[in-house]
Amino acid sequence: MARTTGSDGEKTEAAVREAAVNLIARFGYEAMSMRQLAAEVGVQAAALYRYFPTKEELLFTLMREHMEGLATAWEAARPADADSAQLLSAYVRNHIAFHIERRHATHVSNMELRSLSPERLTQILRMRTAYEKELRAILRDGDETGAFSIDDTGLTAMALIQMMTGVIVWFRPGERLSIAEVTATYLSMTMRLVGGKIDGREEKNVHEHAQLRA
Amino acid sequence: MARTTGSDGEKTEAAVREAAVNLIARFGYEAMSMRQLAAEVGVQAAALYRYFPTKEELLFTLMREHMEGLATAWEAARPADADSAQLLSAYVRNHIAFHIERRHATHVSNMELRSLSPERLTQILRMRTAYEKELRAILRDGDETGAFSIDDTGLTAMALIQMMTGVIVWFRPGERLSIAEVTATYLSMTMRLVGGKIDGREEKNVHEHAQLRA
DNA sequence: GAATTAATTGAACGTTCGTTTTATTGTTGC
DNA sequence: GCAACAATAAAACGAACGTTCAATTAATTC
Repeated sequence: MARTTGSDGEKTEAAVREAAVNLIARFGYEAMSMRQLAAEVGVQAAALYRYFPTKEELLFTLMREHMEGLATAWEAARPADADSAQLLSAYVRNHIAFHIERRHATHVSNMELRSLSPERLTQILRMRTAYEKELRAILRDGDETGAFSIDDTGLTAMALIQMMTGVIVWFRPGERLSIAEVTATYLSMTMRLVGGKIDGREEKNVHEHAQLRA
Repeated sequence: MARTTGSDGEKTEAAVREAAVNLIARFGYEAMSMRQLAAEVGVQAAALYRYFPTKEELLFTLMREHMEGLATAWEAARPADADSAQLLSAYVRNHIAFHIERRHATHVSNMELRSLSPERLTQILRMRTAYEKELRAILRDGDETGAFSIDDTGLTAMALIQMMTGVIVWFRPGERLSIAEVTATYLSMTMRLVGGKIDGREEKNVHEHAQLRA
């Protein structure tokens, strides 16, 4: 047999991407076989090669588009005229929302970096670094203007990223906490971490302020 | 050929463990082949099966001993008579020291859980949960006695664990910061996160206090 | 120094892997 | 309705995988 009735390239490619993200997130890139992926899509393994030349290229595509999506989401979410606290707030909100929404893709992008060739690894890491650089800039600005009080902006940025991204490890939709509640608590913790102050009010008010906006 | 001069079972097994931790941390469990591991040790692949019946058993052994080591280290580091701040301080110090010292083993224990059979996965997760439970208890006690001021102890515990364990992602010995400096900053950030207070002094002093002890 | 045990080699087993090739069929444009 | 094209199936490729087995030699025991 050959072409099946109703087959459509675009639909198949989309199905491959989605199945690949789920399988890689669950079993890992090396553990997922092309035959397993094909079976999940409902197709023969050879058909996958019409859309992705190699297995690694498939992985790279998934990661690159995930990182591009993250950058795009932040560009859209970043407020134009905002003080440091508002910027940081927007960054945290966007980061948590994006990562909860794409738990599996995030897992893939974080855990399978070692399966990329050096050049592709560099490319992904460059995108990640650029994204993290935005956070460092926000923290540095806020520290210099007195909105924050930070010991080490580099370390604080890394700690914040790890803390926020860590949400996907334990968060499951529909359990004890809603996304809004989780976001509110993480905003509160973020403001504590950076020693945030607003208009001279003390820290506790910052938390309440952050929670109201979440 | 057969047995080689100077061969010693104990030494070979130790060499296998060490090589396995490094290879799995670098390439991943699935990507590491038994032949690759054997070559690293300087032995034929068949020789590995004298010490570990299967590849998965080898992985499980590495993980279990890592978790046992973590529990043992905390038992030894936990102060007998201490208030909440001191307990938390000891927990953070021990956690960071242990994980920096065993970066590769930590990477393996965190990233390769999905390669374990369900029963073995359960066993490792039980050990991890027990360890994290200690932190939650410290946070809850401190919150109830007023030493800390925490919104959600469960979330704060997870955030702290993610933040601290994340050190191994970027920390490299001999770079910008020493272990002591990193620990001091993380202690400071920890006390901020839990809203730590000592004798009614305000938060900033807690940080300085923590840094002096690091 | 012979017998026993410990440690390892080298070859082989069956399976699965990513990928390629070729043929075949559905779909589309004229 | 016929050519051109798109999308797939089916089979096969060599390589690599985890693992087993028999043979062999070093170390130990008595």
